[in-house]
Amino acid sequence: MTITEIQKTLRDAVKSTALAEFGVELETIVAETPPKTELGDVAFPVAFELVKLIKQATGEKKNPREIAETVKSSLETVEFVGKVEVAGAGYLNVFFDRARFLAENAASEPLPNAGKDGVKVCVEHTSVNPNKAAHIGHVRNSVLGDTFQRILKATGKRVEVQNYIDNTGVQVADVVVGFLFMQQMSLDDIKLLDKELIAEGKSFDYHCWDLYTKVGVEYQTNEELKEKRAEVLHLVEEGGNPTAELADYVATRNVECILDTMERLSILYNLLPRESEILHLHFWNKAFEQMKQLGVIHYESEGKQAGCWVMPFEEHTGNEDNEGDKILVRSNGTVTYTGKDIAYQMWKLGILGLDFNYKHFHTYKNGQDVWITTADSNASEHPPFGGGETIYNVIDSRQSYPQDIVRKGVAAISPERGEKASIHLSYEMVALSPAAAEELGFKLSDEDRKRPFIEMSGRKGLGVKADDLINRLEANALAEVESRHSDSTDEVKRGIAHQLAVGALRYFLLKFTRNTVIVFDFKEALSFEGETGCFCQYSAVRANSIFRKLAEKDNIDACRSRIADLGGVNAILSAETGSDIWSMAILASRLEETVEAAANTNEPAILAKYTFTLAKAFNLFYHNHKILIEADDTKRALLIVVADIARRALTSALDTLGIEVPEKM
RNA sequence: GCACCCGUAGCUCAGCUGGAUAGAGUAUCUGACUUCGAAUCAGAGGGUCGCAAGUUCGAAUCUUGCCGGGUGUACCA
Repeated sequence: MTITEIQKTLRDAVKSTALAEFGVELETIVAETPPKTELGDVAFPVAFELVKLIKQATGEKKNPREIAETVKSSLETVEFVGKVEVAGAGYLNVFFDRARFLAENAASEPLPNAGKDGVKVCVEHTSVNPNKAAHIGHVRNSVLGDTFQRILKATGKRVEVQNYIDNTGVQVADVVVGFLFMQQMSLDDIKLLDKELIAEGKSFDYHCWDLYTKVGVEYQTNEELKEKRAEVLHLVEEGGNPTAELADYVATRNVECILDTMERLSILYNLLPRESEILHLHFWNKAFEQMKQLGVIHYESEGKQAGCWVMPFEEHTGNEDNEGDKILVRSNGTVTYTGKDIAYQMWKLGILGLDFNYKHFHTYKNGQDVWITTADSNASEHPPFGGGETIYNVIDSRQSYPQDIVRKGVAAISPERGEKASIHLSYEMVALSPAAAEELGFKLSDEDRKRPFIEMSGRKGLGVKADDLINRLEANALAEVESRHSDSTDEVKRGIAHQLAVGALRYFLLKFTRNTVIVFDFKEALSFEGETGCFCQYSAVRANSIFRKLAEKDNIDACRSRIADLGGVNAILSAETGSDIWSMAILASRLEETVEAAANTNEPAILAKYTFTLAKAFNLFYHNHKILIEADDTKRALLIVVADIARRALTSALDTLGIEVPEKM
């Protein structure tokens, strides 16, 4: 029995006792982890709740300690329970039969549901406009999304990861305007430039980053150029013309660059759905028909929104300038972004009644394939895409309003699936401290300097580019590795430095909860000490090094059978240092419930914090117990088994965060 | 105006559906490498949980009001 199973049994026992003894029906039973192991392994503050309910039902005011005593006896008979104590004002503290629990769980998988072929869900993340390089804000999105899909897989879900490509939007059009009208380049010129950049070791997305900024500056004074933008956008949306072909090349090259950046961080995708196909395969028309038939939207014949198709949005009241209702089709007949997004969301849910065509886009180093949508109907064999039970959209919180409309829109079309099928996994932005912005060479006004943070802006070219930061992290890590393992080959050292850089960056972005604005600080982001990914990796590396040095007689199977001596193990656990051995084991056994909690609350930070706590606990355990030289055979076996439980939990936890454990560091 | 988010140690942040003495990291100071790896560990100081009411056995957590900061509220995406 795992902890989760024991807890469930205990909850059931509490519930039935409450009903049998006091005639009270408890809806939810709070089980908590006591602050110290001396106070037990699971605690139920249920007696206070019962006092209240009994008073409501009978008017009789009972003593909480008395009630706790009654419930206590029913919990003592549950399997794996050693003893139950009533503490404080009426807490029920349950102590496991610790030796038996360890013997039973010595070889248990930390994440027993991982890899199961459960229900299918979709996670959309990254979705960077393909007109420039990704910056640290985009990376927060990608790391959150990628970690969350790993968490879902760890709970047994089947997950499809999508990265939406807005290849026909204004941002791509802006860069195309730059190439065509500022740099006077044809598609062939751009292809040539691309080759030159590669030869110089520069990347296309960096070139576009700078060009996009220049276009933005030029727009401020050059009205003529601004007019070109609408022209280009129209051609790009329409397709089948030289401008669209050029835009497609630019967008695709940026997608390739961004995918390379993300692969450096162990972030992979299954599918790249593109806006161009949503347009050309007429997804909107299909969604539009359904929405009209169901009366979800209506045509506005008068007022400010005359000539538009709108969706009512009651929660939003509007203001003097705008109506509360959301326009989906403009008076000129074109569809807004939100309209297209509703059609896309319907496809994700499998309720649109249309599908994309697909072609193979790229095979990753690990052999995984990523597909891209196409309008070309000469479809090849492809895996099924879309049709998830739950759809998670990782999008920053500034887009909460349009996401609300999408969720309510699809729920109105499909009430049986409802709003709960669409989850906006929102998160706050990554901003720059005024100091960090100036460090990047941006001139700030006095007013800006007083602000708590400066928002990054792709348009202004203000941001920390992802590849730059990864490069700096790798260089710093390499210097550290050099100083410790100068005898290793360059390839090995670079490999370790890479793993450490990924660990540092991913952990840095995950330790904040989603609704905390990250004010980017170079010193903190580049740190390898304290609460960092590197700290967790180091702990796992040390654990592994113990197992490399195990004597043959102490192999893990031998140790596991040796701790079947429950009396001997109980004696050790009851001795002075016994409770921290147990603390280590019980903490490491809580990975599964932590992953469940992270999945249920859509909050990867819970797992990040747990991983750090686990690593810290292992460092302490490592420091306090000399495992290999312990003289007592049973105690040595116990220490080895507990260290093994801890290192496997730590490795699984890190893996779920997308962080690898190096061989050495 | 309206909606949402934030305010907890000098700084950066955790604190789960209300529960035991409010915790980490960092910075500062002090100790620990002849040891299974010191990218580590131990100890010290540091708190009117923005303010004020309310709900109750119990509030950092829930409710209301206020103060301060942020983000939305497009026929942009």
